[in-house]
Amino acid sequence: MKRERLEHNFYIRDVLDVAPEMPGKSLVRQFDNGSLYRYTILEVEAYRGKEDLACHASKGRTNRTEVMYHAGGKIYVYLIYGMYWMLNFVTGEQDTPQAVLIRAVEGFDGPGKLTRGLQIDSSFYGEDLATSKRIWLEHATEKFDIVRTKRIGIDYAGEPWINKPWRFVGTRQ
DNA sequence: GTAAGGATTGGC
DNA sequence: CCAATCCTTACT
Repeated sequence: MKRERLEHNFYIRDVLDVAPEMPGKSLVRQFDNGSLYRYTILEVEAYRGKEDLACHASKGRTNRTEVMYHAGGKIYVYLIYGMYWMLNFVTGEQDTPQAVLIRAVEGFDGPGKLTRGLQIDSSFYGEDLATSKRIWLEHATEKFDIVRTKRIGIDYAGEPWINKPWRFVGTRQ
């Protein structure tokens, strides 16, 4: 079994090309105590550009959204409801603010539970997935089928954004 | 400076 | 159904 880290070229593509390829890939986390775990990604959502009213970049380029304007391959984390950190991977070329929200991995079903379980917080903001020593992605070793649905929890964005089928759920083939 | 609200979760 | 909890954003 080949374990190969995903490089920048994987992320520097349109988020709608990257996101459907995420389920099945391994999210690798090396903890401070040296232990290393691999988690298969099961569910993600795509947030695409300043026109997408569900994407935080639609509010403009701010301190919080800054990293989404960078070239793909970095981590975007933010706090929601005062208690949950959301884990996102920036995609696309520089100045195309996009990100993939990781909603579930095997063992942790839900974006808040996932970051709690993997001990991911604000210190991961801007981390480079191609060079980090504590978090990265590796190529998939199994084939997954993808089901597309609407994104969760973004009713405020209105039409047409609430109906975009930009949630990608993977199931083993 | 102040206020409103959220890419969620779990408990009633 | 609804509170928890605090950071980001938009202003009376």
